[in-house]
Formats: sequence, structure tokens, C-alpha cells
Amino acid sequence: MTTQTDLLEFFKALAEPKRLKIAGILAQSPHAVEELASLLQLSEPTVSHHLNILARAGLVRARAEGHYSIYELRTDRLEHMAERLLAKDTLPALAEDVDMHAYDRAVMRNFTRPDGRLKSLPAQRKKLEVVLRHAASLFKPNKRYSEKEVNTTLSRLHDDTASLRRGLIEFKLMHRANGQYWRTE
Amino acid sequence: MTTQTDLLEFFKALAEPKRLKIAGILAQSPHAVEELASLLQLSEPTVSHHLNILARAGLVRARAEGHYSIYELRTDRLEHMAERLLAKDTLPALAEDVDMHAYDRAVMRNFTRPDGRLKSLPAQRKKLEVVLRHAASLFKPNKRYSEKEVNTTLSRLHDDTASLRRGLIEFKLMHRANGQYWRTE
DNA sequence: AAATTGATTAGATGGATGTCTAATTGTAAG
DNA sequence: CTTACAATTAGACATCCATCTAATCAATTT
Repeated sequence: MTTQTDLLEFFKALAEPKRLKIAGILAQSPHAVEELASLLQLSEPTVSHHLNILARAGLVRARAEGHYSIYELRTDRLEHMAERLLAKDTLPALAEDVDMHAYDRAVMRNFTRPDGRLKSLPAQRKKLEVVLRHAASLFKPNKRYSEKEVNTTLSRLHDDTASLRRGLIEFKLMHRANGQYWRTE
Repeated sequence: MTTQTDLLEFFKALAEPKRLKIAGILAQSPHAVEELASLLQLSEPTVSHHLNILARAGLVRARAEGHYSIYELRTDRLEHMAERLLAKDTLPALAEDVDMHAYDRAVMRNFTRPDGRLKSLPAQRKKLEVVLRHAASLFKPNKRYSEKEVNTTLSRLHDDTASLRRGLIEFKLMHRANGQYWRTE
């Protein structure tokens, strides 16, 4: 979350042609606002605005000299950001506030009737898998069930218990041996 | 210039909350467009649009599977970009198409009259330095000049040759020894 | 003290872009 | 072969933001 805003601010700061060019110029040597305005053919307020955004992202820093504001690039911060991008866990962290089950819920909502039974078995593999995962959750892990017990439980979802049972095995959500069925983990 | 557009496309691609989140999700595992739409609470066309931008930047790649498009993150490209940011010459290269003398020219334009002489000597150090650099360019490198010769040349710019001469020494644009003046390099 | 100058802030405007709905394409299922 | 569905494309709309001018602030020069 702070990761989120940090990175976003960083990318936004550099996702603009003039600001990227400012970074390039400051990478060579520090400059005053007035100079940058000349070099980029922009008005001073505009340059000020860009520098403000770069400063918020921690990429530049101003030091007062006379009544000039001399801006310099903070290469340390830039390197820090680049290293964060290389770190293996930075990007996955960006998705941590995403509800990873939203898709599953949407599918289940589409295929279940108010009484909780399935309207039909999804034809698409992705959606079928979602339904089957839900079906598997009706069984206790590691407990052994007879085929009759399995059918009874599955019949709460849909009449076509045979297809459901076959799908559970095919997607390796349940296992079968010696006429017994079980769910692992 | 290709450096410019490359980097700009990269930053632009990641400078948007939803796209950054997409990158985060894909960093965990590949997903279909429909799934991403559910996870992000966005319409499919919108997700398609974002993925297109990420793909242009080389950050994601689609593979067809059934009639799904499964998108995956190109971590190699991401690492490549991060390393470019760490490289010492990437940023300075962004400024190579910037006219580094634009500021100097603007200053000279402001302080010279149509006949080529100076209206006045700038009070601000930065601008005085620009004028002095121009003054120094009137002398041949390494050649020895007497004070009288220096004054004669400087008088083409302004009557206050003494201040100009003093400035040239002070800013180390020219050197003096034994009553002789010269410009290095 | 008054005037000049560099920088920033405030406010306005035009262009870029994220988002949606509707239409089209291409692929799998009945 | 027809239907259904995931994805993309087209087009419209609203928001965001880069840019400018005018005004204000701060600091130096005369």
C-alpha cells in the first residue's frame, strides 16, 4: 500500500517527456529553474511544476543559492527504486490488496440459483474449474467417501452428479482408489 | 532518442494505478483478460486497453489458449529496464538532444544591443558568467596578451573593460602573470 | 528604501487518456 | 451449422494534467 503509492509516484514522475528530460539534464549537472526553462523552452512556472512533482517522488532536491534554486538529481533515490524493481517480492506486493477470489465469486454467482443449486455446469474450463473447486470444498480433507456418499453430497449442487464426480477426478481435486474417494490437503 | 521513447513508454505503462496492479497480479501468475476484469472490477475492454499499453512497453505477453488470451509478465524485460536505470550513462543520454547552449544564447540576446555591444554588465553571477565566457572567446587560446591588448579587445563589448577583465580572472576564464594575460585550452 | 529579479502560487484552458457501451472478430460448444 | 462466448476494436464521454498568464513571495542590487 505504501509500496503502491511510492512506486506509482515514482513512475508518474518520470512518465512525462519534459520531466524525463529534466532528469537527464540534472544527471549531468545541477541547474537553476531559469536555466532549465531556457533549455526546455518552457515557462518558469511550468518547470517549477515539474520539479515539484519530481521532488515529491524524491528524485530531485533543491538547494538555495542566492535567490536561485539549484536543483540536483538524487541518484541514490533513483538507484534505490531500480533495486526495488529488481527485488523479487516488490511486484507481487502490489497485488496484495486485490481480492484474489473476486473472479471465483463472480462465476459462482452467475451459475447458482437463489436456492444454492447450480443452474448448469459451465462449458468453459476456467469456469468449470471454479465450480469444481467449490464442489470439492463440500468434502472434508483426507476423509474417505464411498461413491454413493459422493453422489449424495454432489446432488445438493446439481443432478448430473456423474459429470461433477468425473470433473473432480480429472482436475485432480479429488482422488479415487479401490472404489473410495478422498480430497487431499 | 530511442532511449527516450523506450524509457518513456516503460514509465507511462506503469504510471497508472490499475496497470501497476495488473503487473502485480501477473507477477504472481498469468491470467486471462476476463479474470483480471473481475479482480480489478473493470470492464473487459478497459483491461484489454491496459494490457495493450503494457504489451507495447514490452512488459507483458499474450498467449492464446482456447479462446482465452492468457497474459504473462515479462520479468526479463522488467529486469532489463531496471538495469538500464542503474547504468551510469542512461540518464545523461536523455538530454543529448537538448541544446545545452540555449540558456547562454538567451542571456546574450538579452544583454546585447543590435550593434553587438553589451547594454550593461549583468548583476547576477550566472548571467555575468555567460557574458564573460563570451568575452573570453574573443581571445585565442594559449596566446599571450598585454593588458593594453586585452582592454582593446574587451572595449568592443563594453566601456567598462576593467570590470570585464577582473571578472575574467575571477571566474578563471583567463589567467595573469607578469603583466601578461592568456586563455587556456 | 526602492527597484529588480528568480521562484513559486493561483487560476484558466486545451489536450491527453482512462473508462464505458456497442459492434466486430474469432474460436469452441451444441 | 448455428449458437455462445472471450477478446478486441470503435467511438463517446469525463477526468486528469501540462501549460500559460497574472499575481505573490523572497532576496539581491542600486
